[in-house]
Amino acid sequence: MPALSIVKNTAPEDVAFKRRPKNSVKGQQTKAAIVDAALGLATHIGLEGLSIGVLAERMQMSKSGVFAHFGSREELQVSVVREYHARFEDEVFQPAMRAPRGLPRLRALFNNWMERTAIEIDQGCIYISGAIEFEDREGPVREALVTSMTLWLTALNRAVVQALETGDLRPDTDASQVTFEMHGLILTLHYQARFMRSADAMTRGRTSFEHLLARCLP
Amino acid sequence: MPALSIVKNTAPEDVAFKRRPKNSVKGQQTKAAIVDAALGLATHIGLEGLSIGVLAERMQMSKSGVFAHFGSREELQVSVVREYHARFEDEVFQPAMRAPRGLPRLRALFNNWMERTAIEIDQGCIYISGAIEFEDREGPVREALVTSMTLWLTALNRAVVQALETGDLRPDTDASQVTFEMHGLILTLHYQARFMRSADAMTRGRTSFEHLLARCLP
DNA sequence: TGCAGAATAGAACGAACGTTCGTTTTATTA
DNA sequence: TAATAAAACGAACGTTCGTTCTATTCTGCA
Repeated sequence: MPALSIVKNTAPEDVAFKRRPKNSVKGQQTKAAIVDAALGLATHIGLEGLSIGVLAERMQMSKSGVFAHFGSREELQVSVVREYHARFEDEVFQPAMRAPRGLPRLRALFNNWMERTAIEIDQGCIYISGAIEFEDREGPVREALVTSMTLWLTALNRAVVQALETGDLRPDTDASQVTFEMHGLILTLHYQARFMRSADAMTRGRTSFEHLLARCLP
Repeated sequence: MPALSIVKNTAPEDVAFKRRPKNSVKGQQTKAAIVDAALGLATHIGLEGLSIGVLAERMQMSKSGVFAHFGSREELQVSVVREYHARFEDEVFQPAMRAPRGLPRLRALFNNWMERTAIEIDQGCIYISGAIEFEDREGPVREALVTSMTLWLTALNRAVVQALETGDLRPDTDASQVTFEMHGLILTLHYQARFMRSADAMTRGRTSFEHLLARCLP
């Protein structure tokens, strides 16, 4: 059981009695393909920019055909967030778990995160755009986003604590503060590179991390 | 001439021959009131969320009455960005210019920025939401946002360089890196406080700044 | 092979959007 | 006060949106 995983998809029948697919083999395949396309769209234009009409066009399906798989636009958005979470876990979190606890694993997490971010400079990132879109809008989409982000930051913080326990970092290190600053560095990198189109943002991000580590080394 | 100021409003007559107000006294007052209301809306729901219908309702005016002052929604959005820029300059930049060059002025800039951010934790910030909304959407709104942000970061960087020249910071300090990290700290603070609703984000932000300074002190 | 049930299509809905236009009200100035 | 220009209105346009409903096509099992 991976440390990042969130609650499984809720059964569709508890969402009142709307017309919904019954999860046949083909149905699940189609739904997965739709979510994949939706994620591709949402990274570029945001979860709120995601429209069923455009999605249907891209899927070469009818609007109602796409719609039926989710029952509401909101549920489509939640599915997209969960899909993104799963991929983030596979790409960033899991591979780093193979590195030994302590500084090596922390560095692995950071490096994987940076690689992911480098891609998202071109594509966009729904953890960032979604956070802005759902800052003060309540509901299941916001909940899914907050849950995912909390799990990731908790996992990251655990790695910092372990690096502190193994003695790789000074014992008086404030682990939460380190996690906070790592997060900040990625956010700024994204802002500077994707919005301001600054060329040296990646380098500045790596420099920030080295300064942060230098402060905490024994 | 304040260091942050951007180009004045372009004359309305150069925007083709649409029906537009001719800037009478009353016209200017109304337009200012509309922009004020629009800024209030946009901070909460973003520049893209801003709708002329809702704005007209709040102004107790007709849609077309509001519309006529701008000629397009895009020009309304640009006006909002410029208004926000002017207020940011008045609240954050200008007051800090009264502090002596070097570390005092840098600290003043940071403190004023933190105060502004504390307010925006409740209200939202169009420099942040706007950056996400116009990441890869070209046009005058994006240009206005990038211009404002560049001016602010340049002004901030100048203060860092001065602190270095006065000897308040170590001569080998990388000024751009310090500016980058100050920006990052504010972004994270905003993310953690406004989206994740974390209570100690303000404290973490101040701690980050102190660590950053400690690294650069002689 | 036929039939039930699931998957998809297609048309239609009401609401909201930015924008246009002709008209009317209000403000400015001669 | 009369003449003129600007501001504001109200209705309508063409789109797009999410959603609903009914009808059709497909698929897997008996």
